[in-house]
Amino acid sequence: MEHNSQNGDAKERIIHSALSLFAQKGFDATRVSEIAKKAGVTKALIYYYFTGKDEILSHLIHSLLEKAASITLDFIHTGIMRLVKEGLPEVQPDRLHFVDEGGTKKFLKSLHDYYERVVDFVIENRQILRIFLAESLKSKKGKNGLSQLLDYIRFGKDKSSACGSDFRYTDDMVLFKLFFSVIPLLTFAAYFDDYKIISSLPASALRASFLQSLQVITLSLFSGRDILLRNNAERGT
Amino acid sequence: MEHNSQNGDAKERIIHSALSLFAQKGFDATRVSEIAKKAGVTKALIYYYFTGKDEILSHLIHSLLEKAASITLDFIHTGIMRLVKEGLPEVQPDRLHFVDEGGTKKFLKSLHDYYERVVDFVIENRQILRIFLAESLKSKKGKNGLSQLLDYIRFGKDKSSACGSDFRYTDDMVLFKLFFSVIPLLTFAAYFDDYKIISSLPASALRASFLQSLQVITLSLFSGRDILLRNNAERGT
Amino acid sequence: MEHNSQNGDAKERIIHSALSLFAQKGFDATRVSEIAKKAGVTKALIYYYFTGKDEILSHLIHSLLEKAASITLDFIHTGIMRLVKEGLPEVQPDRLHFVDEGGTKKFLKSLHDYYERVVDFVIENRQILRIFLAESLKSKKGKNGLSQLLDYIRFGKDKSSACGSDFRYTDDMVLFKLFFSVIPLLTFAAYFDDYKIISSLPASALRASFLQSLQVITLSLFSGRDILLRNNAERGT
Amino acid sequence: MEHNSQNGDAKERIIHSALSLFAQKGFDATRVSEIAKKAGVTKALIYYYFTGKDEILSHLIHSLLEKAASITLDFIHTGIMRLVKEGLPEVQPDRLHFVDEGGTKKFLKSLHDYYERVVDFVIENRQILRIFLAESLKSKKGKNGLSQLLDYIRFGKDKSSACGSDFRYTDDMVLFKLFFSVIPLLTFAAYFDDYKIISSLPASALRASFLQSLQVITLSLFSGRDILLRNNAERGT
DNA sequence: AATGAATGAGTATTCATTCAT
DNA sequence: AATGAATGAATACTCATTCAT
Repeated sequence: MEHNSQNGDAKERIIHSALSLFAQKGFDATRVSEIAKKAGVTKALIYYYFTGKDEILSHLIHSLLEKAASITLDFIHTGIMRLVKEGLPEVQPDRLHFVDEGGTKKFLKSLHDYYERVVDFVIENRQILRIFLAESLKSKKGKNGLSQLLDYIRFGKDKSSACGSDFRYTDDMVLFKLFFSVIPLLTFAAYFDDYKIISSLPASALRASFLQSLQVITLSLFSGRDILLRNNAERGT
Repeated sequence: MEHNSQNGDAKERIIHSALSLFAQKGFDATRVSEIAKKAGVTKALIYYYFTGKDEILSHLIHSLLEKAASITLDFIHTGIMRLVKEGLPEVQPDRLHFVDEGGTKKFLKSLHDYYERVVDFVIENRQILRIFLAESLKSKKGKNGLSQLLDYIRFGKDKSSACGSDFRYTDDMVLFKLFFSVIPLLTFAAYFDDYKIISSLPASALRASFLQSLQVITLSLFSGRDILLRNNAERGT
Repeated sequence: MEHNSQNGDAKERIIHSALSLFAQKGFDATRVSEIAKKAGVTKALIYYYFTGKDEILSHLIHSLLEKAASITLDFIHTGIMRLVKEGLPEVQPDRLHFVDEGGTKKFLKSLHDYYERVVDFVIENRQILRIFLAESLKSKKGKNGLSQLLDYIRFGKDKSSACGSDFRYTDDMVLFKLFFSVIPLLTFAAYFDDYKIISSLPASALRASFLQSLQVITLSLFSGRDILLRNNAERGT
Repeated sequence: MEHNSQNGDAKERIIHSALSLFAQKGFDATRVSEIAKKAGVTKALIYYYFTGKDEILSHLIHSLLEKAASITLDFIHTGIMRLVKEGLPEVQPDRLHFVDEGGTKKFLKSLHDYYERVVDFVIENRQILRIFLAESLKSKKGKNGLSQLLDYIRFGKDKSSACGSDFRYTDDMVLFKLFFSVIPLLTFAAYFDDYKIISSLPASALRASFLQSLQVITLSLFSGRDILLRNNAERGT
């Protein structure tokens, strides 16, 4: 009943209503009629703009992935590539080697900026992410969310963006990044509101705390002035 | 149609069928009739044993928690305590300090054994975990899965075991453990089958790779002979 | 999608699209949106030209009847009458009697020409006829197609043309003409395209074959030089 | 609302209700809820017994065809085959030749009995036939009613019933039988009730009149003591 | 312990139709 | 003449659940 009424055009209202309902009760449990009511439109109009409930979800996820891609690409270009061109890190088969302390610092700064942007992005889009995660847990045949995530990890979705160097992550590294960077990031966003309530901490504190954790993880990949691209921790220590 | 037929009694077959279907398609999307068909029983019999679909889910989650009790998820408490009693690590306000190399080694060995047990446990129970995760993403009012997880982290399962020492994790540390240990662990299990297919790696390789990643994370908390209980990475580096 | 596009004005395109769709899938099963798509116009335009789907159907049936007027379906009246006036067949209460062979021949020739015209007419208008037949099978209250057909048989289209002679077909004869001449004719047209495909025969062969069958039927009413107007086959043989 | 209520089991009531509604208003225009109401059951029960509205129709038509097949087969075996075995008609490539008047009489008697049974059958099943005809006019892709009819004509559905002699109808003869025997028969039944009202004749009179017309058609295939299996009327007379 | 029959309350989706522009 | 947006009223179909046996 929260008619944003004549506020914004109908299609937008449908999308936003669907988003918040999906995130709140889950995709399956959300009724088309609820979306309609919340958007202040008739059910029929929903079917005028979308072929069905599924298509609303696709639309939501699609536009999320597009936004995400642009952030990542931006970092790769303005962050890493710029530094590489300046010759600061040497690209070696299994690592980036920084010739001096300054390079390391600069890189870490750039990385931290990127992390901040990413964390802000996922917090902002936590609703869709929650849906995305929930849906990825339902293994319908074919591409489920997981494989989309992996595509992202192995060079940001757009394969044509083969940014100069052509190193490939090892299987170990992919798994590490998936379960100890990407998934934490997504679940952090997905559970953000719940966690805030349970922990009684303010949003800003959560954000800072999570960012710091990300730093720890990043530093764990550092070895002196090298940043490992392969996971070399001696196995079975 | 995979009637395990007269193999095992009906109730068990119902539970197993529900388990695998919930894990596969999600709770909402699983039809009681599907469970019945897969279990080789009639729908009515399901209602003879359970009050409804919800009760099957409760039963599943319940049995997960019971199984969890069989493994010491609160190793940190019991494992560490044992060592502490032996006087190996000194408990300091913000860290465990190992007096010698031997202590460190012993501790790490002990930790690694624990990790192996935990990873095997979650892999074994990956189906229920998948359901658990999926359901925790639906914020129905009241206790969702997340707060249960936090309880585990903060106190170990058994609250009464607040034995002896009274250190409390910092908020930072709780968040870190949740999003960079527990969640990775659970999602690793939940996505295990999917990931195996997508990555084309054998189960054993995934297991080893994940265990190694856990080690990396653990080591990142080490600082010489100390294991930090608070996340001290200089903020805002 | 077969936009005849700017080819012909919109109204015509709507009519033609509706015609072919009604004939193909039936009136009920044809969606206004399908007509619009096929005609290359918007749904709204259809409502600009017609008050609704029903009116398109009325228009179609109406135009069938108008076309029918262009051919002398009441040949029996006009054709025969002409010959009668020439004194060729003697009109007797229950039959036409031909005084000589020449009259018979002339009559048969005339009849065959008529049949050809009629068959060509129905083939040409097979789509509307198909719709007409299909609709006549739905017994909505009131005049359905059947009574219109009977009117044709009994009086020729134009009731006022009850010219001169006043013979009336017997009930037997009306039934015979309906089910063994008119209906075969209409169904032949209605099923023409289907039958062509199923039988793998060319259109011309079907036409010839059907015309020949009509001849057989006609001859069956002949008895020497008489053409029976009543069905005299000794009953209950 | 005509609950035959506890009269007969539910499935039968559903079938009968559907039958009469389909025949009355057409398949498309009949609502599942109407069937349910008329049968005195809930909609859901209809879906318990049938997969959908379509399946009810299939069931109806299927059982009609089965009944029809048994009548035809019966005639072929007890009627024709018996006479052939008695040697009465000689089977020739393009005709049956009767050696004497007695044979002809006997055959005609047998044929007339068959016609009576068939006509009674179609009148009795006029409702389903009406549906069948109406549906056959909608050319959905694949087997429509027409091809089923043709299969019947070319040796009664069951091809394995290759009753001794192996003559094949000519294309002309098939077309003739379809449009001047089978279709008249079916439409006669389909329009029976309407026609009775319009013509104001009693059912018995219609039946007799139609039977007589069938006789006329049959006789038109006779040529002295031969019954033609091919249509030999000299073309283009 | 087990089931076939039965149902109430949805639920997504459709579609002819309208209307402001 | 033409249309994109919008809708009310259906409608086929679903599904968790019940119950008599």
